Amino acid sequence: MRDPQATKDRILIASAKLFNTQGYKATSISDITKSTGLTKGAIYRHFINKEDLEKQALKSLSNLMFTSLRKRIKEAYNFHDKMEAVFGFFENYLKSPLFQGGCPLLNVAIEADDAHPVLKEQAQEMLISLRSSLSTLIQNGINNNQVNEDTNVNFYASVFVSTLEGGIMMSKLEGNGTGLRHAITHLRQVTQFITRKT
Amino acid sequence: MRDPQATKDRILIASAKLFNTQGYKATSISDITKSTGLTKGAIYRHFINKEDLEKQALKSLSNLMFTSLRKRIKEAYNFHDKMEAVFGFFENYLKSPLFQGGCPLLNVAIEADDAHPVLKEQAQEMLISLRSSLSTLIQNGINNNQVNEDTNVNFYASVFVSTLEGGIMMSKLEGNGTGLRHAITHLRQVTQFITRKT
DNA sequence: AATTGACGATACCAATTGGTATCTTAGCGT
DNA sequence: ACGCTAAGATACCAATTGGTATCGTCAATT
Repeated sequence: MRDPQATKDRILIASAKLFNTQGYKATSISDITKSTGLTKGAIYRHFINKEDLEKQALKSLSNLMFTSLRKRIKEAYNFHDKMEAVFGFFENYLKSPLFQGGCPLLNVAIEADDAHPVLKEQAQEMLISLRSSLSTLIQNGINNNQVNEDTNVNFYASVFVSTLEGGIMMSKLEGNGTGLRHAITHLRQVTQFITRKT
Repeated sequence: MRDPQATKDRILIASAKLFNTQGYKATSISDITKSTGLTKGAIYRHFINKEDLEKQALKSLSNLMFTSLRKRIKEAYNFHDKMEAVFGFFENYLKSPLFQGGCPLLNVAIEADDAHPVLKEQAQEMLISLRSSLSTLIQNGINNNQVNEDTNVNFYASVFVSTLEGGIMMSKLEGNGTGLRHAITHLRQVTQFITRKT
């Protein structure tokens, strides 16, 4: 009946959800005990302190995010469809109960401002991952003659990320998909713009 | 020697700064007493509770933000220059000590997720203000034959906001201006795109 | 000059925070 | 069947939280 790995996962999943919705600092250990039904003893057996738990919970959110994103991208077979996969991933953000609380990257980026250097570093890595995914996507598009060869890869990767994240912020705040939908519609036009005409 | 309004302002300025950098929930009353040199008694004389202080501090940040933005816009005399005024305002965000901690709208939008309905409502108002400013700016551009008349005003206003806010997130996280600069460079192209050719 | 009322300091409060020490108990190897 | 180890529950801790009650003091009005 006892399964330490399962309880650790349970703690991670529950706390990740709480951190992503309420915030890291704003979520207390007792919030997590209430959510999991476990006690403090169980939590502090698996994690050395709250920061350690925050770190690992964010890591699991990051894994969840990027495995899902990469899977979607991998399943598409040309630049256009891969971009649509990215857009679909972000659109799904709003309704997906997997990511209650919105984008883990955006959330932690804002909260980890100055006070929390550990989380900030992880957030930076996440941003690099996301932007790199888009960079390679565009670069592959160039290599396969689907994207104009004079396209500034890193520039557009950066633009895609900022527009998407900003769109998520707007949609989360307003409680509707409009902001993000407009952002994606615009990025579709940008995608079209850098697409090589045949 | 005693000036109640001055001390209230002092509390507001100090706490606004702390809220915008550390977060609202993460900033304690004692943080504010340390920062102002005042005591709890002084604070609770001017504000009925912490939420009231948060509310008023955010309001003052909002006022600061929009008076500054509107002033910049007002000082320019055509669509192109007014857009440049907006870009300049956001670029200034990073270095300006006036807004340590980044964009107050972005910060409060992320933090006020679910828990804090009062701040969330204020954040929504701020978002509406910002987007409206851009909408009227574009609409005036149309009216003055400087912007294509078939331009979707609200759509582009939304795109401008999300791209700028996302760019701020990136730049704050990475500690350099690159993300925001790319966002703005892109938005300059978009501005050019919707500009009426003479 | 005395009175008064607001201003701000001091001292306190219960509740909650992250964290630890200790205890019980489940389950594996022998 | 019996220990042994580690998983998790219980009970505690000092420090900090938001908030209040009280106290002194400054300054304007009378």
